[in-house]
Amino acid sequence: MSTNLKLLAKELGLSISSVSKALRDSYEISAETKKRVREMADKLNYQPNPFASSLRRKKSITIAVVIPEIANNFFALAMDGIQMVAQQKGYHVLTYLTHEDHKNEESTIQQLKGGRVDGVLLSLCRDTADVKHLASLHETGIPLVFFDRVPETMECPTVTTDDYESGYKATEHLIKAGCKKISCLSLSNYLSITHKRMKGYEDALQHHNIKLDPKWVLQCTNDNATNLAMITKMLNKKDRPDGIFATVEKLAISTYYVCQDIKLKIPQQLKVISFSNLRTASLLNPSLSTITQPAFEIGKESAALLFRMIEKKTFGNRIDKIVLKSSLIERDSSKK
Amino acid sequence: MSTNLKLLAKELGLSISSVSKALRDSYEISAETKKRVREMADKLNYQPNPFASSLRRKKSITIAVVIPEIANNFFALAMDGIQMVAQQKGYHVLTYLTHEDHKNEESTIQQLKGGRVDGVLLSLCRDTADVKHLASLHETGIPLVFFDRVPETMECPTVTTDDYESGYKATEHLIKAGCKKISCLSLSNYLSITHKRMKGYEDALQHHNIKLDPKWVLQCTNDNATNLAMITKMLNKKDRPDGIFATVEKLAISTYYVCQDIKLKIPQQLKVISFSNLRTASLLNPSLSTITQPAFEIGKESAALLFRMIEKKTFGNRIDKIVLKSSLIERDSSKK
DNA sequence: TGATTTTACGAAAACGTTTTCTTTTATTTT
DNA sequence: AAAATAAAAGAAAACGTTTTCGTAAAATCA
Repeated sequence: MSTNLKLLAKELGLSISSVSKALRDSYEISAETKKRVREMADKLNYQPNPFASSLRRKKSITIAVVIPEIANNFFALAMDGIQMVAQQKGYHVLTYLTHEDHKNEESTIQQLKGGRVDGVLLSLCRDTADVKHLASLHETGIPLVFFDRVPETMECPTVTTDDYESGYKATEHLIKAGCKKISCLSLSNYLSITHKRMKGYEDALQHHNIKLDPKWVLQCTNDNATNLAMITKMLNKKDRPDGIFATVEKLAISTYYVCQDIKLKIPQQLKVISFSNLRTASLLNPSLSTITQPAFEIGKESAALLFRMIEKKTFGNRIDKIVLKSSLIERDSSKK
Repeated sequence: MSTNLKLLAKELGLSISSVSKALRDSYEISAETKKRVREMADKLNYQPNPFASSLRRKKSITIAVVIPEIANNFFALAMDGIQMVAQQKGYHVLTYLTHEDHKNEESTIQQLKGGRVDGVLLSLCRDTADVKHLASLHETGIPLVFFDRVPETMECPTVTTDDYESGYKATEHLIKAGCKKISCLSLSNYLSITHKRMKGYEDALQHHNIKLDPKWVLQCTNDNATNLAMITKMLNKKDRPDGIFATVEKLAISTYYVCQDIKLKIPQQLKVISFSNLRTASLLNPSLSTITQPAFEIGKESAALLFRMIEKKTFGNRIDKIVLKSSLIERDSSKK
């Protein structure tokens, strides 16, 4: 079949071990032999078998990225950052999409316990309530770093953003723009990012003496049509909010669609601000005020942290919690 | 370390081979033994070592996806489709980003020759001029399917869209909206998609007796700032186009930014239509007329084709060329 | 010169599966 | 009951590396 060490050794009149050592630039092999070996390897287009190598060395040179979805600006950017670091380190990247279903998350994690990868980067799905599967992966000793959507009940390395502060600032921004009845659109009641963003929302309201009305906290689903219906229902009422804080991008987009549909004017009748990594935020009608997370950097930092854990396991008693800052960008959708 | 067949066999008082067969549900093993084995495997949380398995079976249960970028609506959607099929087939997916640099493409392909994957899905980078590396991968016998950005000079299975027709229709659409001086923004002069889309543009002009003016065919680069400058320069001239056909999404976005910057009104002063998978196309100011490729389906079809090739190598003498249809969606940016 | 170290290479075991080929035991047939 | 067959399990080789250990020959030392 394809050329392997055995064939190479035969061609060169050397032993398999010597050829292997020569290719790995071992000090045990003379310079001229190394040269001969390398030339023959090139000539025969030798590529080492990664499985044999991984089996023997107990190293896969591969990491896994487990995320809810990829057709999502935030995750695509984070992925970009991860890939950059991985490529630089010479690692391969396996991607798994959970599509917000914890069943997929669990089975993926189960698979990864087999040792297919040297480390795992993960962002939880919206319906992950318990983290037994993750704790169990952690126990196998495979380095695991969470980013953005991290578990609340587990001691683990994480890379996140200042979600509480961002939620607070976003809400305060709406208040200062004159909103009195501010709705919060949330993705999940399991995720810590939602909890934190909403806590910021609640605290901002309280500090500005606005009573939180539970009817304006919308628990959205994973189904777009349902979300549109929920938002439409809320905005069609006489007593409707005058501001919306969307904790994730897609809910802001849904809001825009609803407003287009029911002819509600942003920002005159409804002000909107949202977490978002839309590159077209400033081209929307009206341009969308956003809290923008440094998604690419989150990816980079997460991967860098993971590699630190992979490379020096000894320092593993320390648990890193990296927090990056998001930025609030005021645009027309929240104009006074 | 982790539990393997040896340990399992010892615990069960069986041989390694019997345990292996039991887990693979071989007819050589009795039903009750199988049950015992499975229970013990569960109890000890056994996960087969994928490298040992791949080494022995010469199967990686893994495919590679090589794409220019992931922070791109088209590729993210295609990836989603690919992942869906792969997951369904029980395959793992390795992702490689070339960032539009053929050096990366080449080194990635070189790596993949080692047999790390059972098949490759690839979309060329904009500067891939020659395809030696791809032909060479093809020769190793690893199934290879191209999607969207496919090579022109190589016989190979492809999944594409009706790029010529789309280019023609987009241009004709602008003509019918009253445009006389239509510019075409192109990404690369190596890619067949660009050639086809531009050929459609050229033919549409010709059929409507509009002479093609080369100064309105803009060869854009991979650098955003440069593109902005080029577009700005063109649109700032006295003699500027009254319509723009962008062959890729990002160039339409750049156009919007330029128009916002130099206060050129779309569609009154400039009509725009673009290839795009933006979910916010209809929320832009003004809403963007698009040719939308079925990106998710392209991913699905490509993966399905690849798996057909992986599964029955014998039928490999036939070369599939799948062509899907894009749809032209008229919105305000090209209104009369 | 003889003893010691260094240099360069080879032999062989190991990594954890899968699979072919035997072998043992149980069952059926004559 | 002996012979033939079927069922169930085990032994061992193979997949292609890496790495430890061993050993010639060459170089250095006393």
